[in-house]
Amino acid sequence: MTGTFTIGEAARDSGVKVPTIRYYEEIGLLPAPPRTEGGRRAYGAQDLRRLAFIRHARELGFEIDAIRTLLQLQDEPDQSCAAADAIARDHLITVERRIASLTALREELARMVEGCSHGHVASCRVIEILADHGECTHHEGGRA
Amino acid sequence: MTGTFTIGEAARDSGVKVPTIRYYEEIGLLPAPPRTEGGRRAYGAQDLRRLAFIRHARELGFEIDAIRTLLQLQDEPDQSCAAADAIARDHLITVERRIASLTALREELARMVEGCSHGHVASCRVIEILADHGECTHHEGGRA
DNA sequence: CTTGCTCCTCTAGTCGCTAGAGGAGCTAGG
DNA sequence: CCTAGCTCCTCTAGCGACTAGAGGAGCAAG
Repeated sequence: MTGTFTIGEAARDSGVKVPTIRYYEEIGLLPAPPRTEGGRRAYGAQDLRRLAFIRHARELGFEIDAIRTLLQLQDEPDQSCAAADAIARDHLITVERRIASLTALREELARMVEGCSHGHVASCRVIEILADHGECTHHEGGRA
Repeated sequence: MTGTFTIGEAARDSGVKVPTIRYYEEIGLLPAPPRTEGGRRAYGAQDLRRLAFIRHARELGFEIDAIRTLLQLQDEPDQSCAAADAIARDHLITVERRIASLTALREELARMVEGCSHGHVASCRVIEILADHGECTHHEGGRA
């Protein structure tokens, strides 16, 4: 049995790119694995699982710091999962706010491109709305 | 008549922060204004309008490069507005994709927090779904 | 004339990577 | 045994769009 994997294998398995794996090690998100005689990283099955966890969480838009906490929680199964729950809830709220903000934006952009008569810039609705905030229904949106 | 404004006044008027205005000058988005004897930037009404345009476009999520193009277009009112239209349309598509992706994400997160029984980490749905991609309905989403 | 605000420039940091240089190991074929 | 070509190593620098802070100078009011 080999039992170990190169960084390339880990990358293929997890879908996380090789430099990104090294980066995760650097910032302490993934433990530094043992090395072969030649100095190459030798990952175990546990590491692959951790990487998959990280990748999945990143796909769902969790920030590195949140993932750090979630990983710590995962390592202590007897703890209350209130913290994990809170992180997920928090993120859900963030996502919902972002959707709301983007939806308002979509309306604004749709109004812009619909109003554009495809003539000259002087009478272009797109430019007009951008130039004059008063023309627009979008006010005080959060970050898109 | 003064006719000119300090960077602080420009910031208050436009809602763009002082260092950000200087940054816009540095990257060539806003022309470098004349200076007073004491070396301070003296903006004119035209600059304030340009800043407002930039701010509004940023709020709508346009990238700096797109704004650069839009500003050039604004400066030549006789040109066809096809380019401005294309930029806005492009951005609308981006926003729509982002909304779709975030909506899928919201479902996933909602499932996570609803499934969580608020017990121990060992049986936490949040951690579980993160650990096992197979458990999840989210596949191949674009960047959130 | 001093206090305190704003302004100036400059450098470095943020986040989450990504790209590239320059070199070493490892494996297969000739 | 040698070489070709792959992967791996470390290191530094770059991305976008700012943000933060140091250290200093101008400027207006009391």
